[in-house]
Amino acid sequence: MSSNSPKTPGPGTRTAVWKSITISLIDDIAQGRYSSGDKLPSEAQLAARFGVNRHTVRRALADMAEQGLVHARRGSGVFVAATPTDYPIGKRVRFHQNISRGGQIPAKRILALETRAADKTEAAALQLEAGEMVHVYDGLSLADDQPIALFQSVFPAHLLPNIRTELEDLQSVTAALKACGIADYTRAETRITAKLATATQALHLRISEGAPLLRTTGVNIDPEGRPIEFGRTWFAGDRVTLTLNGEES
Amino acid sequence: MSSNSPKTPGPGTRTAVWKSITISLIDDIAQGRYSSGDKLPSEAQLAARFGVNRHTVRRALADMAEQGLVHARRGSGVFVAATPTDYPIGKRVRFHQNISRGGQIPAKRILALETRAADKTEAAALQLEAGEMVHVYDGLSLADDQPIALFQSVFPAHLLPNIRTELEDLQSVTAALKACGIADYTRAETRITAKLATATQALHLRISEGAPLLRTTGVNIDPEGRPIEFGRTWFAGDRVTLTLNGEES
DNA sequence: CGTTATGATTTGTCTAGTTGTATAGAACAT
DNA sequence: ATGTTCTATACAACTAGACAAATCATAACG
Repeated sequence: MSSNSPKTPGPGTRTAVWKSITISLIDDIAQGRYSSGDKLPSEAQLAARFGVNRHTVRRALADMAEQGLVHARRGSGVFVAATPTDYPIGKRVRFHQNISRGGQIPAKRILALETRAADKTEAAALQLEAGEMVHVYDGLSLADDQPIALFQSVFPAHLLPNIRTELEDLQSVTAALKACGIADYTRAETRITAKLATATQALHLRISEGAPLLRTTGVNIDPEGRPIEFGRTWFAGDRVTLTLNGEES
Repeated sequence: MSSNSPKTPGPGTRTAVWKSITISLIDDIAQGRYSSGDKLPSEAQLAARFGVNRHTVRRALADMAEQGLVHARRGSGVFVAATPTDYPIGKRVRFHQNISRGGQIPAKRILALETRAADKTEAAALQLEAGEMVHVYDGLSLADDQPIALFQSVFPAHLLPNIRTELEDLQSVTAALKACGIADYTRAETRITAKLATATQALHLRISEGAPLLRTTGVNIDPEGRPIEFGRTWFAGDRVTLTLNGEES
């Protein structure tokens, strides 16, 4: 609306149309009209609602995306972005505990579940012979329905022959290991690196390609010291902060 | 048929999603995850794994079929026809750095040494009043003549009045603190995030702008629990892996 | 044992909707 | 004049859903 005073002491130009659309949409989000994870109306619909061209709406949405408020997915829509979360790492890494401690609702989605021969990296980490079979669990971790991280868990098949069915039912590594007789496990070592998101990683995590990722790799061992899981996780870097407490919990 | 469209992605467009899926699948075949004659997972399963619509997977498979790597049989599946011959192996030397103790790395070059009022973040971390004076040490650490990390250490001036001269002489935070009467200190908490390199950071670290960085922030406390250092470090994600082994408490 | 019917799974094709990119031009302010 | 803002149009890339056609697994039946 240009009912604003035409002459402001500032830059001289009236507030741009796209800027007022940005403000209006941010206000809608703040009012709860669209909440985290929701899909906004399509650009065409928004253009009709504000009585402007689609490109003007796009200018506003681009501004909001730069602020990290929304994220667009081609062919699908524009979605309200998630809020950042802290994620503690240490000797005991338990996804459900970590997320629910912060008051968020954890969930996991299975992306792939297969059994195959271990590659060189996996064999070395799990202390296997080359070519031994492993169960591989690719998945996506969510907090409050927002994607937090991609992960891949590799289990030695000869130690945990039927963990695939357990994982399928329980969707939890801790619970599945328990069902297979591993009551407790600890993380031997964690390695952390920074990577850039590939196109498909970006799609899963609802970020843009080239955004920074936090990649952690680690091996979990049972009380007797045998490696039972080789895990790799890719966290959305601008949505997650890993916290490392000095004291062990 | 849209036969062969040798269209190169324009300067503004990123890599197409289907193309990265192609690369990923070829990679899987090259690594022996799927070998010649095997049946690939169904299009629906692949779509779920890559977080993408089935049509996008089909575009990738069509590309691979055109290259003669796979062939599809309606009602049956997609089968691997041949294995790619040339496969690039990424080789890179990595510098391993343990973060569980103190978070200090051997410092090599001083970039700046100054005394000024603490900003809001620093004051909060060091439990200072707003505007209290701090000593700030900006530096660059190297290994084998390769820049590894940028770091900034902030010390409360009233607790460590003459640490600047010590730092200048010793170039080591641990040694300088010892010279100031702090025999031992521990890290209270470490926070880790992934960021993209700014132009100046890239220049110092000899990487390209937008390369992935590993940012750690932490506070060190003396035996009495008083915060004595607030440190921030930016590691070059391409060259560094942070390790956290379970032995440390 | 062999054949057939049935249903589920998988690839092939089609239509429609949504965001991303490129180009061109009109209105307007400095 | 010149640059910015907004409009207008067209196409590319990806999603979503539906349906057809080929194949496979299995049960039923002779």
